[in-house]
Amino acid sequence: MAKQVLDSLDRHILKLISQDARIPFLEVARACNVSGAAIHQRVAKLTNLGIIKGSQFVIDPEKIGYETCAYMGLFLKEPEKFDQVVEELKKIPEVVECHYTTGGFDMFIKIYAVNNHHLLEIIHDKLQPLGLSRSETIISFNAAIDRQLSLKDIQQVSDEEDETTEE
Amino acid sequence: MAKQVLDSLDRHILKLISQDARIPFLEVARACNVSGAAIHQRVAKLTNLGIIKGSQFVIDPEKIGYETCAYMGLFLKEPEKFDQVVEELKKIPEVVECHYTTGGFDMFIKIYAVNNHHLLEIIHDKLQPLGLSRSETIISFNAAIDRQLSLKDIQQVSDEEDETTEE
DNA sequence: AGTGAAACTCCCGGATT
DNA sequence: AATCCGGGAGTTTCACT
Repeated sequence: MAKQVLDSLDRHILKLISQDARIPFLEVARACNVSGAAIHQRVAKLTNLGIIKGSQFVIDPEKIGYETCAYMGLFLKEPEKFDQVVEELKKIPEVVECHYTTGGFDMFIKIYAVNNHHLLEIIHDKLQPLGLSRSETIISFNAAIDRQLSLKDIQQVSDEEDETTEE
Repeated sequence: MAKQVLDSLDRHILKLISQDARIPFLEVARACNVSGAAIHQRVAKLTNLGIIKGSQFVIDPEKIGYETCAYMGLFLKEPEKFDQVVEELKKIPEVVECHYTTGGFDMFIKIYAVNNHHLLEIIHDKLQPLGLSRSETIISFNAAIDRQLSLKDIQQVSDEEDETTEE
């Protein structure tokens, strides 16, 4: 079980590419004082380890007509069917998050909808049929912050340049 | 104001690049039956319109040692200082979302922390000093879904051109 | 693991329709 | 707006360290 797989080069690379997926690897290489091939190898390694889950252009939901963002706590009639419900939720494109949480809810989800009316439609037509007994909805008027976990302060774990001895 | 800024080519492009930011634009071009330069122009347009907010490699927080994810509803002693508090929250790298919502909370945030102990530390050392009167915390044991809003699938970018007459 | 060079592919500007 | 084009730049593989 690898615990500390990231060395400072990994972190530097992640920092750069997590902010701009289109940055040329050669530019990353120059910033890190290594060769382009090294970056290529590291990114491949990080991807294989699952640390990098992929890359994406980030789209502003509001700008493409999704003006309502909501969080919902759901209560299931049959809580033991959690996994099945998750599978159904995956098929609903408007559902972007689903968590198993503390706090009493059976599940906690995040949804984007065109407007409040559309949100109601989703709840009524797509969520209710999954077997909800009750739900609580929190609507976001405004996302003042919405970003990825930043790697700024992540080097705390090990200052020493460590060999990553796994396997 | 522009209502329908996106034509089917835009949607097709967004669909592809929102799933893989590293895909060569030429490959997108081939998939859309247009030239590479056309993709280049469209992406520039979508970026200028703010529809594309940027690009990023997606990092799995858990894999880099952030094993606790939590949502918190915050109540401020001085709710009118919302904007100031937001500015302070932006400085805390572990805070990845902040919303102004219905539901009684003054604000609703999402946080990543290394573990529960680290979360408590953040709450006590960084959040409390912002002037919290009370808070409610929901901890996620498991993110069963975590993705971007996906665009509806596009029908063939065909001969039919729908005019996007704006400006 | 990282390097450097080679072969391949892509990016992106300008001119054109 | 989209197309073609071309020089400059980036990507990726591989033998070597």
